[in-house]
Amino acid sequence: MLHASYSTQRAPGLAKAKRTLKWQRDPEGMRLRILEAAKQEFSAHGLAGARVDRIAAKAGANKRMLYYHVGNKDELYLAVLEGAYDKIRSEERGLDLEHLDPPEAIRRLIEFTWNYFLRNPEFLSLLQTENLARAKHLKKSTKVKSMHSPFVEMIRTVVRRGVESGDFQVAVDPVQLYISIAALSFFYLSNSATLSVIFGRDLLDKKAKDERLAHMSGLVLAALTGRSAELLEIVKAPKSRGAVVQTV
Amino acid sequence: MLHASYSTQRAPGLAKAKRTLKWQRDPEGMRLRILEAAKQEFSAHGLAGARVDRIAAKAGANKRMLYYHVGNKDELYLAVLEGAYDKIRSEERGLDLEHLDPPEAIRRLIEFTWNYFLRNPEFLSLLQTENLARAKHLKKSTKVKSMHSPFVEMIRTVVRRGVESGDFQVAVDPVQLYISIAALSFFYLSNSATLSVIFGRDLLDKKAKDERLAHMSGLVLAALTGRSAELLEIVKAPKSRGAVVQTV
DNA sequence: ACAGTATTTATCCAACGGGTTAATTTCTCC
DNA sequence: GGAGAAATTAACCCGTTGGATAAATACTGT
Repeated sequence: MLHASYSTQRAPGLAKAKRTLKWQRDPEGMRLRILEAAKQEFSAHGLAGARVDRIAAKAGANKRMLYYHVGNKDELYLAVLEGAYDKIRSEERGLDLEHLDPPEAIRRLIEFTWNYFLRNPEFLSLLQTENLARAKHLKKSTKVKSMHSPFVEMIRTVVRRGVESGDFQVAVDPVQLYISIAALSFFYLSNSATLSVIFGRDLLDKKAKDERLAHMSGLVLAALTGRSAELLEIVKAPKSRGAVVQTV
Repeated sequence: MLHASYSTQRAPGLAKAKRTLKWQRDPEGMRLRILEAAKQEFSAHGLAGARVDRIAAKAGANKRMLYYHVGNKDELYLAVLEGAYDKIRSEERGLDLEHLDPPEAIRRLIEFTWNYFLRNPEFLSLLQTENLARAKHLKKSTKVKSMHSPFVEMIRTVVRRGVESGDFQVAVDPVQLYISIAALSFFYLSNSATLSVIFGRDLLDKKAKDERLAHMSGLVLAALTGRSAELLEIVKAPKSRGAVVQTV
């Protein structure tokens, strides 16, 4: 596949059996490189903005290869999307929330979500793109629908345990809770470009990110447990009487 | 501009002065119709997916008109974006949060934000699109940057009053707070298509929307005031001991 | 070693899309 | 009532892009 030609031994023992190959077969590797390149391209430019030729070039391949190994632009896009969901849900399964103290489990879910979004900005872009298309492609996927009920049950169990132990004062709907947790990170990061412009401050520098994580954890845990002061990232207020002030 | 021809009086008193005009002049109206059509098109298809010809058709105009009255595709897009920010910030100024009890002010801001996003789905799409472009266009705008500091100050004042009155237990950063409030509504609505698919339930039916608003208000106000049980939309739990359960 | 198949390259093309040019029509003001 | 400006229409240009076709090259089993 690589355009650079190279030498190889045709068979051991043949003295002058070296040949210059124009390309090498590697269907699996090619497919992976195509999907990776497509992920980059679709997340960077959206569905309509993505260019099939750029994907091919980035994959070190020929445009024809995309159609050969995956399919047309839409099928390629759906494959990328399914892969993205698969990856995050699979990492989430490793969180092991069942064996944590409920408040700790929620905190861990928040931190994981935040860090996952930070580490995988293409995931955010892909979801944005797909939502702009009103999930037209995702609806065709059979795989994706099934991966989410275990995840919801995991959260439901944590909430129930928290209520039973007295840590949580309310038994919120796990879907609402997860949507809220995802929302707090997702919106901040996916909209950081416009937010940084309108509020005139860089929301992605280290300090801002640390503050955001503290704010989100504080908000959710304070709401669940009813202990605002303990949970919000705080600092002694210089002039407000008795209340605490969140950093900046 | 309308393709349908019609009759008109050339001048009063001329008996047979009726003429069939092929089109009528209306520069201001044309500009408005172009911007409205462009808003629809850009929000429905994104920047790259939007079609200049479709915008023209929807505006009852000719493609050439867009360039004549507004500019090229990018300038058209920026004009739409600026108009969108202008509209929401202008409506927010009418909220009059200064004269409300602090918890009531926050609740009102949450409800306004939620309802505004519900009433103006194109606003959400436009922001998503612009963020996918990393705010490339918005950065060129001088108008937009200035409209936001009064808004932040408005929230800052509410928070300060809430802390001083003892209603709020923490003085959160107003920017963080607003981002969180916007996030809870924005993500739910802008991602409702994919979320509905993966969680297998319609997040936009009436019941779901009511529950969402209750959840968001409860979450934020509980965190600020520390009174979870009072503020979350609740229902007596059938089997959990003493705790309250959010509907569904 | 070689026939048959899998994989990759090299071109081609028709449709599309943003933008431009030039001609046409309406309006305004004297 | 007519000249010049403003607004609008109609037709065209040309690079881009997704997709297709055909030929070339590498690998596999026998």
